[in-house]
Order: sequence, then C-alpha cells, then structure tokens
Amino acid sequence: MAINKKSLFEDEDIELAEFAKALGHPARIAIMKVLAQRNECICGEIVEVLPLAQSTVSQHLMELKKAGLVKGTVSGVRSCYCINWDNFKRISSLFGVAMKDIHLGEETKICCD
Amino acid sequence: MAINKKSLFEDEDIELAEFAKALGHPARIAIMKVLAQRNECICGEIVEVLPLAQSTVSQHLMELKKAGLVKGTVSGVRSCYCINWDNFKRISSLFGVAMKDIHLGEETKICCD
DNA sequence: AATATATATCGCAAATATACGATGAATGAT
DNA sequence: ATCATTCATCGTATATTTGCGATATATATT
Repeated sequence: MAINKKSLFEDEDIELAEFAKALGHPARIAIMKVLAQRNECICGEIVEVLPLAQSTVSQHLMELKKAGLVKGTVSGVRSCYCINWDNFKRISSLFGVAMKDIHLGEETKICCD
Repeated sequence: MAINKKSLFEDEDIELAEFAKALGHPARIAIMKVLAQRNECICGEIVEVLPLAQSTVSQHLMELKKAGLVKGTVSGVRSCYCINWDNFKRISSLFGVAMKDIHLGEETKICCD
C-alpha cells in the first residue's frame, strides 16, 4: 500500500527532493533551458521544440509551476511562462550546498572496491 | 499510452534528468547524506535511520546504484554501501554547471508579473 | 549440522507519472 | 457574429514508483 511516507522525512530533504523530482524528466530539463535562453517569455514555442504533444508539454509546465520553478501569466490568446527566479535561485542554491556537503565526505574514504 | 519518449531528448538532458530523478525522493537524499557523513561504509544502519521498512530501503539503494551514485559490496553477512565518488562528482558537477547556465539567463528578464 | 542474522528479492496493492487525443474556454482576426 | 488560434483541462491507457510483508539466500555462530 503506497502510503505517502514523505512527511516523515526532514523538511530540507523533502524540499531538495521536490526540486530534484521536478527536474527528473528530460522534457522539464529542456523546458528550463529554453526558458532561460530566450530573452522574452515563451508560450507555445516550447511545444515546437519538444518531441511531445501540446497537452503533454502543458502538463510538464504545470509540474514545474507546482514546484515553484516556473511562473506563468496569460497574455491574450497566449500563455507566457518564465522562470521563477527568486525560487529557482533559492532552491538551486540550497541543492548546490547539499551536494557540496555530500562531497565533503569524500576525504578518507577508500571502500567498496 | 505512456510510451517512453525519453530517447528523443538530448543525451545531456537525459543524463541530468536521471541524476535529478535519482535524488527525487527524500529517502534517497537522506541516504546520500548518511553515506557521506559516516567514515565507514554503511549497511543496515541506514534502515535504522529511515522511517521505512528494510525492503523499501533496499529498493531505494538499488535505485541509487542503478543511477551510478552509489556502489555496494558484500562483506560477510552484511552489505556495504558507499558513494560512487567518480560518478557522483562528474554528474553533480555537470548538473551544477547546467543550473549555472540556466541562471545566466536571468539578466534582462522582467516578465510574468 | 542447526540456528541466527543481514540483506536481497518476490509478489502484491495502491499511488503517481507519462502520454495522447478530444474537448472546452478565451481571445484575436475577418 | 463567425471563425481561427492558443492553450488548459478532461478522460483514458499504460508505465513506473512506492511501500510492505513474506520468503529466499548467504554467511556467521553455536
């Protein structure tokens, strides 16, 4: 019974995992890259770049939004998405620090060989 | 029909996503932290630290192994797990660079407000 | 040899994710 | 007012993930 046990973990671990999970699909990595590269907000151009149906891209965008990495507004017929920089900077930095902390454990380790 | 379309993405995006996905669960974040902190390889001590059944922890370890972030050897009755530093350093660095690249896109952006 | 211990694996159930086409809602163009 | 365009959402099918208990396996211990 796949009960959600995630609330039993530390808040930081949950937050880090949510960030990682949001980026845990190549489509969403690609979307973030596209959003970062273009100088204006993007709409359905993302759909053209990705090898996925429009509805599927929409779902991926929703997930990135839910994770706080992206925000979107409607401008006429189109929807305008862009990176939620405040959140992205905060969480990606947190993640980077966590990775660096893990890395600090390397030192004296010679094991599992 | 959930066909696997992942092979249609760029290799780098796939690799980054696999790394992120592997860390996309608080249990696996916690495991990596524990492995990094201890000075010897850990076995079932991980089970004691996590709020999950032994079999579930074993599965999470398998996933980290499959993603190349962890390696394990058998030593007697116990299993010894530790971080696969070569791989971890390479992929986490790749991921860090990708995040930094995304970050470079911030500049002139004032949108979606 | 018999028993205990540690861990992996199997089998299962439920939840979540992935993907698409079809449809709906809102806006822009004619 | 009608039609076209853009995007979100719904419904659905399938795949994957998450989780557990039960069982199997391999090594210590007695």
